[in-house]
Amino acid sequence: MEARVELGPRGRKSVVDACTKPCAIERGMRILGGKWTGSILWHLKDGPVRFNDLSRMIGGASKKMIAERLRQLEARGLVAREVIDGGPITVEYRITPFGETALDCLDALRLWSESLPADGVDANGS
Amino acid sequence: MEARVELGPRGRKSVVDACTKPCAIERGMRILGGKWTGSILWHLKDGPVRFNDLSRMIGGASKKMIAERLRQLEARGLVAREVIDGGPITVEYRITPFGETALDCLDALRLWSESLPADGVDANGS
DNA sequence: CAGAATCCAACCGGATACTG
DNA sequence: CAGTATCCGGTTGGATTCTG
Repeated sequence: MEARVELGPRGRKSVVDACTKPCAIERGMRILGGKWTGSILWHLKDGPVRFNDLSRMIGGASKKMIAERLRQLEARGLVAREVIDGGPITVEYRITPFGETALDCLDALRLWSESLPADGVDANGS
Repeated sequence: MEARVELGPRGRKSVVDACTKPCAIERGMRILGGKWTGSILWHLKDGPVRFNDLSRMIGGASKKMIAERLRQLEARGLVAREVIDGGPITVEYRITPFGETALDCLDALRLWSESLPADGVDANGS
């Protein structure tokens, strides 16, 4: 089937081919868009961090969520998990080279949201 | 109270002051992190678009979600709504200058997610 | 055309308690 | 220390129907 290019009743531009790029945004959001996902990744950028430290760094997130996002990031290859020794069990998480490729857009997001006025924007208008 | 800087039992670095920056990421995600929010904004970057066109552009999103995100974006000042005429009612949405400031990080996200392999990443490991 | 209303399912996230 | 288990509420998102 050839590409359809139709004009609307009043000659508006075609809309049919518009769904190529934004899906990418949606996909990225699916991976990085969790409430804590970005923060976790961000905290790992300077070196490996242990579970409880991460948990403390990200005050506000429960250990459950940390663990959950961590396992998701691990499954997707952005984060690596490493058990250190056998006494009081110790686990370090580190960002992978692949995970590092995501830091650019996280940084762009950070930059943007830091430029926001503190109030009125994140407050729901209702 | 002075800033506390404590060392862990094995001399690890302080963790107390770590919660300054990543909160920004979380905030940004709260605004742009909706499943369709980014796509909507992205589709508006080239000029005003009408509701149903937007709905068609973002195949996969229900009109309910489009309307909901649109109202949220409007409340936050990233998008402006304008009623055009009075026959078959017509409404155009356009991105505001403020909304445009978010395009940079959306573009970074798009760039990143386009660099991803098509499979294995968005699939859930389970 | 541009929604609002309703209903419903799935997921997300938090609190608490428990384990090796 | 590094999680897991359980429960529970809120939000998100989708389908469908209705309206002016």
